[in-house]
Amino acid sequence: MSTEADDRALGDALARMSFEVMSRLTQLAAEEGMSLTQLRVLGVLRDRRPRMAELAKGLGLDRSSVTGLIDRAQSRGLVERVPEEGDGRVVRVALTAEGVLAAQRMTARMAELLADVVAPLPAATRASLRAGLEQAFASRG
Amino acid sequence: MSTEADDRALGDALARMSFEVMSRLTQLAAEEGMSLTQLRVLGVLRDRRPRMAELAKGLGLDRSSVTGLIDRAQSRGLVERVPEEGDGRVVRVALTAEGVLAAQRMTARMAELLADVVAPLPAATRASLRAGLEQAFASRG
DNA sequence: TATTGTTATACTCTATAACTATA
DNA sequence: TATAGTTATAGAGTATAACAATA
Repeated sequence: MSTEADDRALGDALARMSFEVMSRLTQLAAEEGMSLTQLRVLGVLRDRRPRMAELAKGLGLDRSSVTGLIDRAQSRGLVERVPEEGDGRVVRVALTAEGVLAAQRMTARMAELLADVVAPLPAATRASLRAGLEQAFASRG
Repeated sequence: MSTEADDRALGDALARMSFEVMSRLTQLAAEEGMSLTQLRVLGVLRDRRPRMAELAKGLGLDRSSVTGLIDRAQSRGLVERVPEEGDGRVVRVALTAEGVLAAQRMTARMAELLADVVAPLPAATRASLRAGLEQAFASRG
Protein backbone atom coordinates (compact mmCIF):
# COMPACT_ATOMS: atom_id res chain seq x y z
CA MET A 1 0.00 0.00 0.00
CA SER A 2 1.42 3.31 -1.07
CA THR A 3 0.48 6.15 1.23
CA GLU A 4 1.14 9.88 1.03
CA ALA A 5 3.64 9.51 3.85
CA ASP A 6 5.49 6.87 1.84
CA ASP A 7 5.60 9.14 -1.16
CA ARG A 8 7.00 11.97 0.92
CA ALA A 9 9.61 9.70 2.46
CA LEU A 10 10.67 8.58 -1.00
CA GLY A 11 10.79 12.15 -2.23
CA ASP A 12 12.89 13.28 0.69
CA ALA A 13 15.27 10.35 0.25
CA LEU A 14 15.58 11.12 -3.46
CA ALA A 15 16.29 14.78 -2.80
CA ARG A 16 18.87 14.04 -0.13
CA MET A 17 20.64 11.55 -2.33
CA SER A 18 20.63 13.90 -5.28
CA PHE A 19 22.19 16.73 -3.28
CA GLU A 20 24.85 14.35 -2.05
CA VAL A 21 25.60 13.18 -5.59
CA MET A 22 25.65 16.75 -6.93
CA SER A 23 28.03 17.73 -4.19
CA ARG A 24 30.40 14.93 -5.16
CA LEU A 25 30.19 15.76 -8.84
CA THR A 26 30.79 19.44 -8.19
CA GLN A 27 33.84 18.54 -6.15
CA LEU A 28 35.11 16.27 -8.90
CA ALA A 29 34.67 18.99 -11.50
CA ALA A 30 36.41 21.48 -9.22
CA GLU A 31 39.44 19.20 -9.03
CA GLU A 32 39.84 19.83 -12.75
CA GLY A 33 39.11 23.52 -12.35
CA MET A 34 35.73 23.01 -13.95
CA SER A 35 32.09 23.68 -13.06
CA LEU A 36 29.34 21.09 -12.82
CA THR A 37 27.88 22.39 -16.06
CA GLN A 38 31.19 21.98 -17.88
CA LEU A 39 31.29 18.41 -16.55
CA ARG A 40 27.83 17.81 -17.98
CA VAL A 41 28.93 19.18 -21.35
CA LEU A 42 31.84 16.76 -21.44
CA GLY A 43 29.48 13.93 -20.53
CA VAL A 44 27.08 14.78 -23.33
CA LEU A 45 29.85 15.12 -25.92
CA ARG A 46 31.37 11.73 -25.09
CA ASP A 47 29.14 10.08 -27.65
CA ARG A 48 27.51 12.95 -29.52
CA ARG A 49 28.38 15.93 -31.68
CA PRO A 50 25.28 18.06 -31.32
CA ARG A 51 24.32 21.41 -32.78
CA MET A 52 24.43 24.33 -30.37
CA ALA A 53 20.64 24.31 -30.16
CA GLU A 54 20.52 20.56 -29.50
CA LEU A 55 23.12 20.90 -26.78
CA ALA A 56 21.12 23.71 -25.20
CA LYS A 57 18.00 21.57 -25.21
CA GLY A 58 19.85 18.59 -23.76
CA LEU A 59 21.18 20.70 -20.91
CA GLY A 60 17.90 22.54 -20.41
CA LEU A 61 19.55 25.91 -21.07
CA ASP A 62 18.95 28.87 -23.35
CA ARG A 63 21.03 28.94 -26.53
CA SER A 64 22.70 32.14 -25.42
CA SER A 65 23.90 30.47 -22.24
CA VAL A 66 25.49 27.68 -24.22
CA THR A 67 27.40 30.16 -26.35
CA GLY A 68 29.38 31.32 -23.33
CA LEU A 69 29.69 27.82 -21.97
CA ILE A 70 31.25 26.57 -25.19
CA ASP A 71 33.38 29.72 -25.49
CA ARG A 72 34.98 28.89 -22.16
CA ALA A 73 35.38 25.17 -22.88
CA GLN A 74 36.95 26.10 -26.20
CA SER A 75 39.37 28.52 -24.54
CA ARG A 76 40.56 25.58 -22.47
CA GLY A 77 41.04 23.46 -25.55
CA LEU A 78 38.40 20.90 -24.57
CA VAL A 79 35.96 21.35 -27.43
CA GLU A 80 35.82 22.75 -30.94
CA ARG A 81 33.13 24.30 -33.09
CA VAL A 82 32.63 22.51 -36.39
CA PRO A 83 30.74 24.30 -39.17
CA GLU A 84 28.00 22.20 -40.74
CA GLU A 85 28.37 21.51 -44.44
CA GLY A 86 25.29 22.40 -46.38
CA ASP A 87 23.86 24.86 -43.83
CA GLY A 88 26.02 27.82 -42.99
CA ARG A 89 23.93 28.70 -39.96
CA VAL A 90 24.62 25.52 -38.05
CA VAL A 91 27.52 24.92 -35.66
CA ARG A 92 28.29 21.50 -34.21
CA VAL A 93 30.26 20.99 -31.02
CA ALA A 94 32.82 18.19 -30.65
CA LEU A 95 35.43 17.14 -28.11
CA THR A 96 39.07 17.77 -28.99
CA ALA A 97 41.66 15.04 -28.33
CA GLU A 98 42.35 16.75 -25.03
CA GLY A 99 38.64 16.91 -24.31
CA VAL A 100 38.30 13.17 -24.90
CA LEU A 101 41.05 12.49 -22.36
CA ALA A 102 39.46 14.82 -19.82
CA ALA A 103 36.08 13.14 -20.32
CA GLN A 104 37.58 9.69 -19.81
CA ARG A 105 39.36 10.86 -16.67
CA MET A 106 36.17 12.32 -15.25
CA THR A 107 34.10 9.26 -16.12
CA ALA A 108 36.49 7.01 -14.25
CA ARG A 109 36.65 9.29 -11.21
CA MET A 110 32.88 9.66 -11.25
CA ALA A 111 32.34 5.92 -11.02
CA GLU A 112 34.70 5.86 -8.02
CA LEU A 113 33.08 8.76 -6.20
CA LEU A 114 29.54 7.55 -6.66
CA ALA A 115 30.35 3.96 -5.85
CA ASP A 116 31.81 5.40 -2.68
CA VAL A 117 28.48 7.05 -1.92
CA VAL A 118 26.66 3.73 -1.80
CA ALA A 119 29.55 1.65 -0.49
CA PRO A 120 28.12 1.52 3.05
CA LEU A 121 25.13 -0.44 1.76
CA PRO A 122 25.01 -4.23 1.80
CA ALA A 123 25.50 -5.78 -1.64
CA ALA A 124 21.91 -6.95 -1.90
CA THR A 125 20.59 -3.46 -1.26
CA ARG A 126 23.02 -2.00 -3.79
CA ALA A 127 21.77 -4.47 -6.37
CA SER A 128 18.11 -3.62 -5.83
CA LEU A 129 18.91 0.07 -5.79
CA ARG A 130 20.71 -0.25 -9.09
CA ALA A 131 17.87 -2.25 -10.60
CA GLY A 132 15.34 0.31 -9.43
CA LEU A 133 17.32 3.27 -10.70
CA GLU A 134 18.00 1.68 -14.04
CA GLN A 135 14.36 0.92 -14.58
CA ALA A 136 13.42 4.46 -13.72
CA PHE A 137 16.18 6.34 -15.52
CA ALA A 138 17.29 3.99 -18.25
CA SER A 139 17.11 6.32 -21.21
CA ARG A 140 16.47 9.78 -19.88
CA GLY A 141 20.15 10.79 -19.70
CA MET B 1 29.07 -10.62 -6.96
CA SER B 2 29.81 -6.96 -7.38
CA THR B 3 31.97 -6.16 -10.39
CA GLU B 4 33.48 -2.93 -11.61
CA ALA B 5 30.93 -2.86 -14.41
CA ASP B 6 28.13 -3.10 -11.84
CA ASP B 7 29.61 -0.21 -9.90
CA ARG B 8 29.82 1.89 -13.03
CA ALA B 9 26.22 1.09 -13.95
CA LEU B 10 25.12 2.09 -10.50
CA GLY B 11 27.14 5.29 -10.66
CA ASP B 12 25.68 6.22 -14.03
CA ALA B 13 22.16 5.51 -12.84
CA LEU B 14 22.74 7.62 -9.75
CA ALA B 15 24.08 10.51 -11.77
CA ARG B 16 21.23 10.39 -14.27
CA MET B 17 18.65 10.29 -11.54
CA SER B 18 20.28 13.13 -9.67
CA PHE B 19 20.30 15.38 -12.72
CA GLU B 20 16.65 14.59 -13.29
CA VAL B 21 15.80 15.40 -9.68
CA MET B 22 17.86 18.61 -9.75
CA SER B 23 16.12 19.65 -12.91
CA ARG B 24 12.71 19.18 -11.28
CA LEU B 25 13.74 21.02 -8.14
CA THR B 26 15.21 23.89 -10.14
CA GLN B 27 11.96 24.16 -12.05
CA LEU B 28 9.98 24.14 -8.82
CA ALA B 29 12.16 26.88 -7.34
CA ALA B 30 11.82 28.89 -10.53
CA GLU B 31 8.03 28.79 -10.21
CA GLU B 32 8.50 30.82 -7.02
CA GLY B 33 11.11 33.05 -8.64
CA MET B 34 13.78 31.35 -6.62
CA SER B 35 17.04 29.52 -7.27
CA LEU B 36 17.86 25.96 -6.27
CA THR B 37 20.16 27.27 -3.57
CA GLN B 38 17.42 29.46 -2.10
CA LEU B 39 15.21 26.38 -2.06
CA ARG B 40 17.88 24.51 -0.13
CA VAL B 41 18.13 27.35 2.36
CA LEU B 42 14.40 27.19 3.00
CA GLY B 43 14.67 23.43 3.43
CA VAL B 44 17.43 23.73 5.99
CA LEU B 45 15.63 26.43 7.95
CA ARG B 46 12.40 24.46 8.22
CA ASP B 47 13.61 22.88 11.44
CA ARG B 48 16.77 24.80 12.32
CA ARG B 49 17.97 28.28 13.16
CA PRO B 50 21.67 27.99 12.41
CA ARG B 51 24.51 30.48 12.67
CA MET B 52 25.76 31.86 9.38
CA ALA B 53 28.83 29.63 9.61
CA GLU B 54 26.75 26.54 10.34
CA LEU B 55 24.49 27.29 7.42
CA ALA B 56 27.52 27.71 5.18
CA LYS B 57 28.89 24.36 6.28
CA GLY B 58 25.54 22.66 5.78
CA LEU B 59 25.31 23.99 2.25
CA GLY B 60 28.96 23.35 1.48
CA LEU B 61 29.57 27.02 0.71
CA ASP B 62 31.98 29.70 1.85
CA ARG B 63 30.69 32.04 4.57
CA SER B 64 31.02 34.98 2.22
CA SER B 65 28.71 33.30 -0.29
CA VAL B 66 26.06 32.81 2.36
CA THR B 67 26.14 36.49 3.26
CA GLY B 68 24.82 37.39 -0.20
CA LEU B 69 22.41 34.46 -0.22
CA ILE B 70 20.81 35.55 3.04
CA ASP B 71 20.88 39.21 1.97
CA ARG B 72 18.71 38.29 -1.01
CA ALA B 73 16.38 35.99 0.95
CA GLN B 74 16.00 38.74 3.52
CA SER B 75 15.16 41.32 0.85
CA ARG B 76 12.29 39.05 -0.15
CA GLY B 77 11.09 38.83 3.41
CA LEU B 78 11.70 35.08 3.69
CA VAL B 79 14.29 35.08 6.46
CA GLU B 80 15.61 37.30 9.21
CA ARG B 81 18.95 37.70 10.96
CA VAL B 82 18.74 37.24 14.71
CA PRO B 83 21.62 38.51 16.86
CA GLU B 84 22.87 35.94 19.39
CA GLU B 85 22.63 36.92 23.03
CA GLY B 86 25.91 36.53 24.81
CA ASP B 87 28.14 36.63 21.75
CA GLY B 88 27.96 39.78 19.67
CA ARG B 89 29.77 38.18 16.75
CA VAL B 90 27.18 35.53 16.04
CA VAL B 91 24.19 35.90 13.72
CA ARG B 92 21.46 33.27 13.52
CA VAL B 93 19.18 32.86 10.53
CA ALA B 94 15.48 32.08 10.90
CA LEU B 95 12.44 31.87 8.64
CA THR B 96 9.91 34.68 8.85
CA ALA B 97 6.19 33.85 8.92
CA GLU B 98 6.18 34.34 5.16
CA GLY B 99 9.23 32.10 4.85
CA VAL B 100 7.50 29.34 6.77
CA LEU B 101 4.57 29.46 4.37
CA ALA B 102 6.87 29.39 1.35
CA ALA B 103 8.78 26.44 2.79
CA GLN B 104 5.56 24.50 3.39
CA ARG B 105 4.38 25.23 -0.14
CA MET B 106 7.66 24.05 -1.60
CA THR B 107 7.78 20.91 0.52
CA ALA B 108 4.36 19.86 -0.67
CA ARG B 109 5.14 20.56 -4.32
CA MET B 110 8.45 18.77 -3.99
CA ALA B 111 6.82 15.58 -2.77
CA GLU B 112 4.51 15.75 -5.81
CA LEU B 113 7.23 16.37 -8.34
CA LEU B 114 9.55 13.68 -7.07
CA ALA B 115 6.80 11.12 -6.61
CA ASP B 116 6.05 11.86 -10.25
CA VAL B 117 9.65 11.01 -11.15
CA VAL B 118 9.33 7.47 -9.83
CA ALA B 119 5.65 7.00 -10.63
CA PRO B 120 6.39 4.84 -13.71
CA LEU B 121 7.90 2.18 -11.46
CA PRO B 122 5.92 -0.76 -10.09
CA ALA B 123 5.04 -0.37 -6.42
CA ALA B 124 7.40 -3.13 -5.30
CA THR B 125 10.33 -1.46 -7.03
CA ARG B 126 9.42 1.89 -5.51
CA ALA B 127 9.37 0.30 -2.09
CA SER B 128 12.80 -1.28 -2.46
CA LEU B 129 14.17 1.93 -3.95
CA ARG B 130 12.89 3.86 -0.99
CA ALA B 131 14.30 1.34 1.46
CA GLY B 132 17.68 1.45 -0.25
CA LEU B 133 17.79 5.23 -0.39
CA GLU B 134 16.74 5.63 3.20
CA GLN B 135 19.40 3.23 4.39
CA ALA B 136 22.03 5.09 2.42
CA PHE B 137 20.97 8.67 3.08
CA ALA B 138 19.08 8.48 6.33
CA SER B 139 20.92 11.14 8.28
CA ARG B 140 23.23 12.87 5.88
CA GLY B 141 20.82 15.73 5.11
C1' DT C 1 45.27 36.51 18.99
C1' DA C 2 41.33 33.90 17.27
C1' DT C 3 36.62 33.82 15.63
C1' DT C 4 32.39 35.59 13.21
C1' DG C 5 30.58 37.79 9.75
C1' DT C 6 30.91 41.25 6.00
C1' DT C 7 32.95 43.74 2.07
C1' DA C 8 35.58 44.14 -2.24
C1' DT C 9 36.52 41.92 -6.27
C1' DA C 10 36.35 38.74 -10.03
C1' DC C 11 34.58 34.91 -12.61
C1' DT C 12 30.94 31.50 -14.02
C1' DC C 13 26.26 30.60 -15.07
C1' DT C 14 21.92 31.96 -16.64
C1' DA C 15 18.08 34.48 -19.03
C1' DT C 16 15.92 38.18 -22.08
C1' DA C 17 16.16 41.05 -25.92
C1' DA C 18 18.28 42.57 -29.95
C1' DC C 19 21.27 41.50 -33.63
C1' DT C 20 23.74 39.01 -37.84
C1' DA C 21 24.06 35.64 -41.23
C1' DT C 22 21.97 32.13 -43.67
C1' DA C 23 18.10 29.75 -45.53
C1' DT D 1 10.11 35.51 -43.26
C1' DA D 2 12.10 31.95 -40.36
C1' DT D 3 16.03 29.73 -38.18
C1' DA D 4 20.80 29.29 -35.91
C1' DG D 5 23.84 31.34 -33.36
C1' DT D 6 25.94 35.42 -31.13
C1' DT D 7 26.20 39.77 -28.53
C1' DA D 8 24.77 43.03 -24.97
C1' DT D 9 23.25 43.37 -20.61
C1' DA D 10 21.90 42.24 -16.01
C1' DG D 11 21.42 39.45 -11.92
C1' DA D 12 22.46 35.26 -9.09
C1' DG D 13 25.90 32.27 -7.21
C1' DT D 14 30.50 31.31 -5.91
C1' DA D 15 35.38 31.85 -4.06
C1' DT D 16 39.58 34.41 -2.29
C1' DA D 17 41.52 38.00 0.27
C1' DA D 18 41.13 41.72 3.28
C1' DC D 19 38.59 43.86 6.87
C1' DA D 20 35.77 45.20 11.34
C1' DA D 21 33.82 43.84 15.54
C1' DT D 22 33.86 40.89 19.27
C1' DA D 23 35.82 37.49 22.22
